[in-house]
Amino acid sequence: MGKCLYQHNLKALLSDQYEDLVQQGIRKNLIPMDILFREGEAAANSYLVTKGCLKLSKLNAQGGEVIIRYITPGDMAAAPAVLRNGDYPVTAQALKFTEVIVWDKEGFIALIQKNPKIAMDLLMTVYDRLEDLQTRYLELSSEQAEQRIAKMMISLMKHAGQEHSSGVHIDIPLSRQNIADHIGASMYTVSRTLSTWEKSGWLKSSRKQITITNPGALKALGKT
Amino acid sequence: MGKCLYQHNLKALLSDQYEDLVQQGIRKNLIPMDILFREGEAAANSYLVTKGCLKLSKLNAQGGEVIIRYITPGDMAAAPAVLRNGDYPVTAQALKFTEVIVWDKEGFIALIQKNPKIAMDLLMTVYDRLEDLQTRYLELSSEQAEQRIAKMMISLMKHAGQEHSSGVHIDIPLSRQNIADHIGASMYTVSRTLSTWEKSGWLKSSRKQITITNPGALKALGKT
DNA sequence: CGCTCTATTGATAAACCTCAAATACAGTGG
DNA sequence: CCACTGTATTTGAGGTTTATCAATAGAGCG
Repeated sequence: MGKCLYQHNLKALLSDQYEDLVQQGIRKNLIPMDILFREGEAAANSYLVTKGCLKLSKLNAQGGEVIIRYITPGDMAAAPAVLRNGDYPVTAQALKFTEVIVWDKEGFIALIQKNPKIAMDLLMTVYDRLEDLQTRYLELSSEQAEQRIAKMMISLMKHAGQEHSSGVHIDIPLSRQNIADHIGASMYTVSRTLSTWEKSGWLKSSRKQITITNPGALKALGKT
Repeated sequence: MGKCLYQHNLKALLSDQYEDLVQQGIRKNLIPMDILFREGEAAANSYLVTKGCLKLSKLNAQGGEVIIRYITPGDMAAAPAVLRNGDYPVTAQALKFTEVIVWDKEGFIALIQKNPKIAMDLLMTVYDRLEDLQTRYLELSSEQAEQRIAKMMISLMKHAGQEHSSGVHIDIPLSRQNIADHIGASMYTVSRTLSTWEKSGWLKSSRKQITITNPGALKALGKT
């Protein structure tokens, strides 16, 4: 499918030249809850996540968090903001032990000049995110909370799912509040929904842990 | 402000080389309601709007329209989808008499190879849209309908406002349904809200026509 | 074991959608 | 110029989803 062509190229490129990149960039380790950069700060560095998970979020006028995206290994963060000399539009926080590669502005521009193809790959990565967000905007405006939660679970299975004999475990520590903040619902609605699903035997969950035992049921819900 | 640097460059570039571009691309005129391309079709052409207005929308599962964005003169449509060899992610429809410049895939790639800077400018344009949509996603998930309508009106004033002695006229023929589909509300809620504002003397509206007479009041509402 | 953070669950309220019906308006053809 | 027709808008009534509030229970940690 053409859809993932360029994104995969970007990931492959970054992966092939891993040694080079590490020499040009700097490895950095984060512990859970560490904040990598904050919304509104001048964008100084570009990041590539190699292990763990980042949460990209904005604050609304009431001080509540809205989670724009979760960043898993192979994804970049902040690159276009750096290229444009702008501010970070979101806050990036580690949800678990996370490793990133850091380039400062000069290093990242040098990297692109050395590999001009990266500019096009980056364009396609940003475009992927735009398309994804367009779809989620549609869902937020026309589907109800249960469907949006189901779709989020399915997406998480793809990006952070670990096959297990008991089901697919979501390898990101997500609270009910984290889920709510991502799909535009309240923590209470999320809690009630997951409780119902658990009673139906579709998933198992404990504090910040989710294992999906009946993916088909959730996919069917998402298509409703 | 750094924020608009690249977008403006793209517009300027396209404008400076207008004659060149017209020779490479083809001028095309649309009448109101004409559909330029449809969601799901293979992306064949890139467009630059030079006059009029396009509505970019997706269909939800119930067949309802969700309007992702309005495209006004100087903005592009479909470029990244063409570069990636993908499908159009949205449907583009003219809301008034509209002129676009068309490049087929080969022509557009040739254009970029002749002016490599365009790739970076395009990246920044796509990034602008991503940031805009991130902000609207936040608003949709945490603000109520009245505030979202107010913010849409303010945004329209900037992009399609015509100063007039009686106020700022929105130079796009928007139905209540069009407004509702953009901000994720029902036509009825939009109608009630505009009626209230009209009674307060903040705007005047007739069928598909809006003139804002008290921008300050709407801006204050948006900041609530 | 107590402290803190997270999750659950019930009761209530608010925002908003849906449905229905009336009204206003633009364009058309006689 | 006017009636006619189809579309757009308005407004009320009622229902639904979901947020909010409050109270409780549970999990992890020192």
